[in-house]
Amino acid sequence: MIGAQLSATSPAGDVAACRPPRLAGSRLAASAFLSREERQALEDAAAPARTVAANTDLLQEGAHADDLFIIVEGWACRYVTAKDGGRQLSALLLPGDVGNLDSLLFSRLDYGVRTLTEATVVAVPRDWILALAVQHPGIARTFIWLALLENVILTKWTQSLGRRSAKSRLAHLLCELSMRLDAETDGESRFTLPMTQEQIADVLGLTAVHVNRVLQELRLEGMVSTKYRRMILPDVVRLRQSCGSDPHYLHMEQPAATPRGMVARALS
Amino acid sequence: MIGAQLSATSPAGDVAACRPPRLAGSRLAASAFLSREERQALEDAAAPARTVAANTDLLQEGAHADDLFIIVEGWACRYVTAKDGGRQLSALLLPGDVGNLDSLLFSRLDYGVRTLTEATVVAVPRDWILALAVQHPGIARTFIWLALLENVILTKWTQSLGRRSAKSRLAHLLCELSMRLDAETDGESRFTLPMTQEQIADVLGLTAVHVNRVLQELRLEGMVSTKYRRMILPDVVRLRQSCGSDPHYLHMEQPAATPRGMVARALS
DNA sequence: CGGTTCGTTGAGGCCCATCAATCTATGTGG
DNA sequence: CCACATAGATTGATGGGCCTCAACGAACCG
Repeated sequence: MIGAQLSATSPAGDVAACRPPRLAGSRLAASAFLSREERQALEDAAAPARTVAANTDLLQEGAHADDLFIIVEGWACRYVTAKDGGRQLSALLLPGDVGNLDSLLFSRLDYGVRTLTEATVVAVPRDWILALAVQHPGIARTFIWLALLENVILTKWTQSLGRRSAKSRLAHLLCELSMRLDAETDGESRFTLPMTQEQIADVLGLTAVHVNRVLQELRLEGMVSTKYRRMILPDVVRLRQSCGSDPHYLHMEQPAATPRGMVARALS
Repeated sequence: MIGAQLSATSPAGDVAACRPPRLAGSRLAASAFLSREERQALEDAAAPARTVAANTDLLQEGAHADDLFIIVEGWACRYVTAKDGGRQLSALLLPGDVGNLDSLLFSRLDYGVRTLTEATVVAVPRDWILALAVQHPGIARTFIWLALLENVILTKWTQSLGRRSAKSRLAHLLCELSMRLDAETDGESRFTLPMTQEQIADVLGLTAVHVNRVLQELRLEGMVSTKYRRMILPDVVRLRQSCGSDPHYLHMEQPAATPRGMVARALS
């Protein structure tokens, strides 16, 4: 949204107006740590958007990646396949998310990145980003922020996988998605969940059969209603209470940038 | 170790020689991204080391922290307690690790940090680090690196918690610790594991009773032998094979710093 | 209309939790 | 030195949550 504001206020003859902002809406571009100049530098580094079919690997497991991929539209996931064929997702990537942040510093990926729906994706060369980060503190800090955010979500997932019942895990996932998608109005939440029950099972460490049964329980309790892939959570507050989900979940409010004066103080 | 080299090669009358390096051996100080100057700047920011008893909270769940805590000696953990009393650890902190990296940008912690053994700890003011990161790209990059490393470990844990059997989870944990502690010689690994079976259970998402039974199975199979808290893994290679653990696990090899020339190229 | 993917339902069984008791090691005070 | 208390490891019996295997229904599609 910040990206959108920028282009809206840019002068009519601006060069940026000639090509639509590629990172608009991405968490990267929305970072409060970026100056206008830094945001534009990132924008310039981005390659043209590309459209990818559903269920397509953007990056295979163990691949070597020279670009960071940003999901601009559609859903994707990070996954790992065990030797016995068991699969576990380690991230759900929503519009705005970076698919392979690790590639910034590690050459070999230890997961794969795959689309769940048709998606449009933007690639940004990792070396370019690294070079920009040297020049621009705000860009460096933005990537620290992104990495820490992923940390928060992964920590929540370990809680679910380690200590929660199947029903509670599913409820938690729905609450998380409701928050991340900003899908709530008047205590009700509506959003499209473009995943099969098998894929949901691979997030929750369950089988598709059991996800199905647990989902029915939630429906019977009136916590969830589904029509095709459309999810409705009639009472999100109650759902959150039932599974002990923290509404302040994901540190959605971004901390303010460090005031400039602080630098002088710390270095004195 | 790099820190140790530094003080060894510093001139006899150096100021640094007057106070022993506080961050020596920490992953922070060992970062290959730091120039000598940057490493010293971090060193200067560190408070004197403090000794803390076992089973003591460094930070309570949900606390507000203004410092980053670095575990210099001893073991600690990150944990979350559910309302029903169930506890799940989300990190094991070994000497050199940062306890609360999130505090760099998020004011409210969503976990607690607690010692497992007696430990010595160094605090570094977060605002100081943030200010240094603005001036020193190597410091900024080091923190990106630290955050991404935590990500890698958390991703591995989600695999274990979601898709592995109890025995495999335990084997994986032992392999991870063997690597992180660099405890292997001639295919055999020996290290002290200063945790109760209850604490191990809280890492693996199991009960202490079941950890006990599974540990006995591993003993019967000759994969593990224990004497008090001392672990011996007679054949780490076989243990790794039995549970499908990747020896290149933790990106122990740190990527080289970006060559300076790259900046000019990217910005041209 | 046949094929495919996905959702749903049922029967049976195993892994791990739960509850509880015993045993050992360690420490503490009289 | 022993009685006692406590923390942790160990063992057994029982039950439940979730898996496994299998079949069927529903929606979509060429």
